[in-house]
Amino acid sequence: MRKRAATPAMTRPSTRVRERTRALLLDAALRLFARKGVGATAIHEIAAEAGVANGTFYNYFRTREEVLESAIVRLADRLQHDIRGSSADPAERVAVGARRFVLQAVRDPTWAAALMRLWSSSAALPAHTAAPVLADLRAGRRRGRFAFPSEAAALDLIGGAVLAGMRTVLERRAAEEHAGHVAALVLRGLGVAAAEADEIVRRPLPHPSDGASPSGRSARPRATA
Amino acid sequence: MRKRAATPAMTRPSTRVRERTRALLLDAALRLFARKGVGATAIHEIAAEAGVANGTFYNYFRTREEVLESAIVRLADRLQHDIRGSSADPAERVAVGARRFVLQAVRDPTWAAALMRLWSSSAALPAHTAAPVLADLRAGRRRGRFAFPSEAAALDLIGGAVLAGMRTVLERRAAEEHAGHVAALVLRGLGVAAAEADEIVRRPLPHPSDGASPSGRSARPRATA
Amino acid sequence: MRKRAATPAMTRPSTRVRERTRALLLDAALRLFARKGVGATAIHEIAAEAGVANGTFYNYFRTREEVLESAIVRLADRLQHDIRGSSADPAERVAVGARRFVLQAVRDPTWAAALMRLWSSSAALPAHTAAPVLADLRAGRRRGRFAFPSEAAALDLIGGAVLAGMRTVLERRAAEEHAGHVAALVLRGLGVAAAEADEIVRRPLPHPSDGASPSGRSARPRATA
Amino acid sequence: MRKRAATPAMTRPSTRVRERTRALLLDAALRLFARKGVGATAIHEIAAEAGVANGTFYNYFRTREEVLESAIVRLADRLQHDIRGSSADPAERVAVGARRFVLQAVRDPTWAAALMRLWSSSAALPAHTAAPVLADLRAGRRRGRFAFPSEAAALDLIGGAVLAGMRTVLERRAAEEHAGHVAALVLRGLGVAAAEADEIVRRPLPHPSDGASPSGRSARPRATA
DNA sequence: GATGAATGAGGATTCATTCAT
DNA sequence: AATGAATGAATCCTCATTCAT
Repeated sequence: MRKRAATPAMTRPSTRVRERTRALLLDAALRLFARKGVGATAIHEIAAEAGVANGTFYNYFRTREEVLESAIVRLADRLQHDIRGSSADPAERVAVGARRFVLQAVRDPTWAAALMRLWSSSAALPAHTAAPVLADLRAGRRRGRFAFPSEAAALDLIGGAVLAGMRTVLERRAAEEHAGHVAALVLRGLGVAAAEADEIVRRPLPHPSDGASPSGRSARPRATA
Repeated sequence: MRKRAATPAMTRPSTRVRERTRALLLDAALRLFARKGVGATAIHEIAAEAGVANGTFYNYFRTREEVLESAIVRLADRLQHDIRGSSADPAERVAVGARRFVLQAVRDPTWAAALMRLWSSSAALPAHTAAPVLADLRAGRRRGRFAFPSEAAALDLIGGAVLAGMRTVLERRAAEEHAGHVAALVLRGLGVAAAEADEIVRRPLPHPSDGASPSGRSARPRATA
Repeated sequence: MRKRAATPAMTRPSTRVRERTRALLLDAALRLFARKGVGATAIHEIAAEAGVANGTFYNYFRTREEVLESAIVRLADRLQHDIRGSSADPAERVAVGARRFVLQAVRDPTWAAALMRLWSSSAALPAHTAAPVLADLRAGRRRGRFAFPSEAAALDLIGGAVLAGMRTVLERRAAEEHAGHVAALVLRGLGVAAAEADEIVRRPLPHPSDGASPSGRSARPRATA
Repeated sequence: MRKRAATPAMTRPSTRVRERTRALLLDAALRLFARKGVGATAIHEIAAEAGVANGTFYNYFRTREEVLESAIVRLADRLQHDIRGSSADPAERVAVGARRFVLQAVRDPTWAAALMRLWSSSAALPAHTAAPVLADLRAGRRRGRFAFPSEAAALDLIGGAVLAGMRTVLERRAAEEHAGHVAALVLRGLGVAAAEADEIVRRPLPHPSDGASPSGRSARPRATA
């Protein structure tokens, strides 16, 4: 019964299959949530979109809320990986993050739509996303870059404006340059001088990392044996 | 059947009854949308909440989308009546509006929850709400009070921050003072100097108009014949 | 793979394993039938309760009716082993049997519940159980101990009263002494004089044999490789 | 809105319709429970058997257990109406009751099968049925007709033997005369002398009342306007 | 108009069974 | 033999909608 020498990458075949099916289902769910909203997505649609049978869904999730939960985690993980800036200046970090979110809505509308749908569906996603921003806010305030009456208000300014900016872009009411515009206004709201804010949001974005997305385009590379 | 003497407000009695039942249904719908979301609200629940029979619903609305539409209109009308500021200074008008929205989330959580649920359900409500703000933005820019790279970005800043502020208050993560904090940050984002922004948001709010609300509190006085 | 020296009980190891797994499954089935009824027991539950995988079930039984059938046989076998009396007097044999059945419901409620569930599920179990009783009835009538208008009626009297007595005890509406009470009434119904019946049911029960039971208590020592 | 003069028989049309549909469903359920058992009866089968649409079932019952409960009540009501004897002598009352139950299994197998299925499904039916018998037992003991060690044992004797007798008759292992045979044995078990017991069970049964039954035969007389 | 019983399409969920590993 | 992932038929259940009263 014992397996061959165990290595970190050694998993039982069934385990690998399980993870793959689970991923198929989660990506399918994200695509559908993005396309039609959480409430309007039927479970059999998720199964069909994932290319598995109806009942297979229930081998992985009990309810739609459960997929939702896991989908949020998956999306949030992707956020951390795709979006985070890298500068040492809190103001620049906030600006880079804001611009990337809005730009991502141009580049991967599915991802953005899913994010917006899930954003209001649970407190988990906003909380998860707010954490690193909060760190930047505190650092910025300590260094005198930012001034704001309360952290909650500052977070609402950033989160609210960015989300609204994503929606504007998603609905084609603005194009790529919207990202910088919103970021500049946010920086000014946080206490950065107008001229400096304009300059910060014109800096080129560092390494445009591109992770996997739930869009049909890049997804589901058939298992490479 | 007999009509009373004609007056400007004259309506046939049955018409008045109709309007009343319609209002009952719309308020019931708003309460339920607020409580459980649009997608999770069944039509028979709306009828039950309104205290009428199942089939009566269809004398007033054909589909759920139709109630949704009317509910949005009803909510937006209430916005105009309850929220809009009156000052001549665009900056103050924006600040008053922002503060009132956030404060209203404290005073009438049902209204606020309904607003937030419907906000993402249709483009009509944001568009409707944006119109007067846009007028303020233009006036403010003309007079040199505001400076922003694009109207769309400024609208996203205001709308996004206010909506996020409402949510924060709804979820009890902040109290009344949050309204002023958010408004101040928004003003600064629009180009108002920090000190002046702080001063503007400390001015007392004009006439605290209080309209009807869809909350259970004021609703449904049982018709006594 | 090597066989040990041949003995009368010799079996190939795999055969022994097979028997063991089969027994695990049958006992699991009996426990579940007892707990939730035959119809409400899913096959995957039986497998889980037995501690084997879903598919393993089908290496032993084709359908649920097949387990049911085998479970009945297993239960009936246990009856013969556990319950049957040994006296030479038919009246005492019947009384001992009746008392043992009812007492067994106190001592092994799982067994009793399973018996009662399966009793109505098939004619096989009643028929199987009736056979030895019928022999006692005939012997008793021949010797003038019993008098009854028909064998069928006598069997119904005995079987019905005993089963009802078991249920009463299972539902905690009576305690151990119920066994003797029911047995006495049954003997009187079969024509035994009241005083003698009372005496017979007060005799001590012979050798309280205790076989294996499907209850959790004795079952499932986890195989340690 | 006021109805015509209210009389006890005055009910709103909808109420009458409701009761009728409810009765249709209950009788359909009883027929199917009798035919295939409670667990094997699908809800859509009940609806079909009742001649109504699938969803109509849920306008009357939430779960299968709920129909079961109501079906038991309906069956028990019919018991009281159909079966109860009328003699003043407790022994005769018990004998008449026992014979009627068993005979009813000959005359209305559906009723009997339903009774037997539901008997083990809930404690409500046995308890309900036991009540009047218990009264007879106490009266009989007071008058010196009966002698038994415990009421519980006496009830088990009667109930068990009668139920077993019904099953025997249902399975065609005995005919009408079985009723008297079982009743005689039961009386003897309760302390009635053999000769007297035989005499009592040979007396003719009083008024063979015949109530409605859930069998297809007598059911569903189309509403008489 | 109001009522509420009836409808049935559609989505949720379970579970016996198969089969590749 | 054992495993357990996958399957899809069958059932459960909800709910928008119709319609006779």
